Amino acid sequence: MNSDEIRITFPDGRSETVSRGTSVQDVLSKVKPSRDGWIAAKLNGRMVDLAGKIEEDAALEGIEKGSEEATVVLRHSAAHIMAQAVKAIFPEARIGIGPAIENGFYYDFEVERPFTEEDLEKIESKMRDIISQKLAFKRTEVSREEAIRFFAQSGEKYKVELLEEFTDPNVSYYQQGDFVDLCRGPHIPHTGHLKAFKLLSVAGAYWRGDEHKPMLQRIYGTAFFDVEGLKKYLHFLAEAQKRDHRRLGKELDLFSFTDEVGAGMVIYHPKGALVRHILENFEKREHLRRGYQIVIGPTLLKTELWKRSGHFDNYRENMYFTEIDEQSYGIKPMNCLSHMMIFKSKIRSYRELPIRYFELGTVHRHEKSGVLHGLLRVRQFTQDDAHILCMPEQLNQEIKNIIDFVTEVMGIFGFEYEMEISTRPEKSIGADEDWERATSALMKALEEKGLPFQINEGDGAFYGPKIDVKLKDALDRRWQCATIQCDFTLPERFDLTYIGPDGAKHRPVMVHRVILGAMERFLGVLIEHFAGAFPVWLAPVQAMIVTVTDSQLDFANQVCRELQERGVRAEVDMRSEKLGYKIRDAQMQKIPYMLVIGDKEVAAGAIAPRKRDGMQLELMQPREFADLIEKECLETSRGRIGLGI
RNA sequence: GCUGGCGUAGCUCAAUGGCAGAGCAGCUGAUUUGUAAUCAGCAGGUUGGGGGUUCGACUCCCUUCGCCAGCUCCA
Repeated sequence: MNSDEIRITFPDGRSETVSRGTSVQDVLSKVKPSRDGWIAAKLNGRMVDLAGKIEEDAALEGIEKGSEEATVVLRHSAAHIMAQAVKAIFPEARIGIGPAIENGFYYDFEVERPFTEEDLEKIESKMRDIISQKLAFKRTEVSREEAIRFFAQSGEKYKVELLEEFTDPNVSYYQQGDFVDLCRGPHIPHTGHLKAFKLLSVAGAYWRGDEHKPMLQRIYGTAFFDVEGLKKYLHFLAEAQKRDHRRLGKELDLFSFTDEVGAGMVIYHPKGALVRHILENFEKREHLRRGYQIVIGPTLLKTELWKRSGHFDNYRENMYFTEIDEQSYGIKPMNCLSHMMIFKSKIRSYRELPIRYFELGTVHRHEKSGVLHGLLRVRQFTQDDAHILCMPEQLNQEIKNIIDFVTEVMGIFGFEYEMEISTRPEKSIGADEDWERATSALMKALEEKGLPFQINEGDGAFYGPKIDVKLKDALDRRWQCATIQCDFTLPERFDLTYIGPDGAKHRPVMVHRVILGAMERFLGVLIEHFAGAFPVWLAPVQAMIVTVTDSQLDFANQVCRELQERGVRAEVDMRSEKLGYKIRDAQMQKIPYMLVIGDKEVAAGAIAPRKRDGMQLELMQPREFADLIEKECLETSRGRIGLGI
């Protein structure tokens, strides 16, 4: 091998010798033909353009059109193309940043007036124009100083600000047509690769996510290599809209909000309240089975106490305060204080530990008005909250127990989930070594359970680090529900102690944790997950009795009473409508079973069940139907709940 | 909280400065019907609240409450 040759190694272990300075494109197309075509590549693990030259021995992996990584590259390029279009139409616009994100891309601009729907159409059409020109993305490396000069000269102050914080002496920029953007790359070879895209929305976004910095206008869009992919994604969005719990909550008459009551305050209608009761009863049983003790604390606690806990200093802006007999009280945003008071109410022995207090605790938090969102973000909500007080050496086992608890419960509802560990935030209390101890306790528990997790730096609670569990719903969106938080601080502040085997006082460790999180949020996620079609054990109405004519109503009522007696949640549709009409109605209410009664059924003293998926069951006695429902409830709730709530 | 958009009958939506409307739901009557919508009639409104401009405001302006998208923040 002479000095002008270099060796390229491929992921399958093969290798090739090529001359120094050969482009990525040439190497790839020569030795590894791709079915769909190459978009970019990874050179020694680093993403590069196809046009890049290879100067030394390297490992090379092609990124093929259609792969996830190629789509990220495409979307990033789409953001550049959009920015080019915006600059062409609004030359005075200043560009911020424009990355690819999950499902699409965005780009931020500083403009005189916000973009309108019509602007988006104009921008889209300009983008199509740019795409048809098949402009190459050209990469240029320059010194940082030169880049600063260049962007300062073209008035791109946001790019200059970014550059000034860079530490690398060299940076790269990309140019397609007359548009130049500071960018690491890589990009698609030319604009013609963008076959399918759509601009979706405009919204304000703070520069660099900082609410003290100016607000730019952000345009969101999505992009695909083919029209099929775009269509599928738009269909997915439409599907998500149909499952929106706010829409279903109204349609299924589960809950409502009204400005007369106030923002972020849920009003549960009978059916929604029933579902919540089922969930809560389920939870009480699950907690008792696992050695938790159910407790109830007050809603108002003296402000003095919130000062001692640190909530007043660290959480005040989220709390509501009131005054009683010239005494200041805070409405609880968390349940931990009264749980600690219960612990403190007498001398505790190490033999009692771990103590696990569970409360379906209703809390109030003053969330900023702009963040409220249906059931998923409210100002009054009920947590399935527990505080575990244990000896330090019991901590690991307790955390593992909670992880098992979460795993089991999520399995029952059919959720998949991801775990994250959040570390110490800026605004927090406690000693560094305690934070470290708690954080490693959480990590160790997850590792021992063999569960993968991500680290979320600086995202912990003010009193301790936490494990967050993000649920994935049927549409693959993430929702934070369960959380497990370690706390060495509050036991200290409240001087919680137990008497150890040595007869001396010791400090317990506290774990704050929720399983479903907030009943409100969990219900919202459940509604979207099941698209409103709850499994039988959770359905507020399990069976709607529908008669062919009014003459079977007496028998229908008799059947209904018999089923209710057994604990089946049954109702009779008394309206003198045609059978098809009543079936349709029950169907749209997503009621699991419709029990049809005509003359035939009356004669046989039976009912003809129809499932909501349209499946017709054999004629059966009401008693047999109750058995069937009971069996189905037990099966779908993994033996937890049969008939009744 | 911030930026932008929005608020009309129970629900979904019309009416761009000149008589507030439709479909569905509701009620009444007729129909008595076999697995996703029977027909007819009736009723339904301080156009989110308050203030202003105007001969005249659902429509324009101010203010307030609420909703939506996103940002920031979070169970």
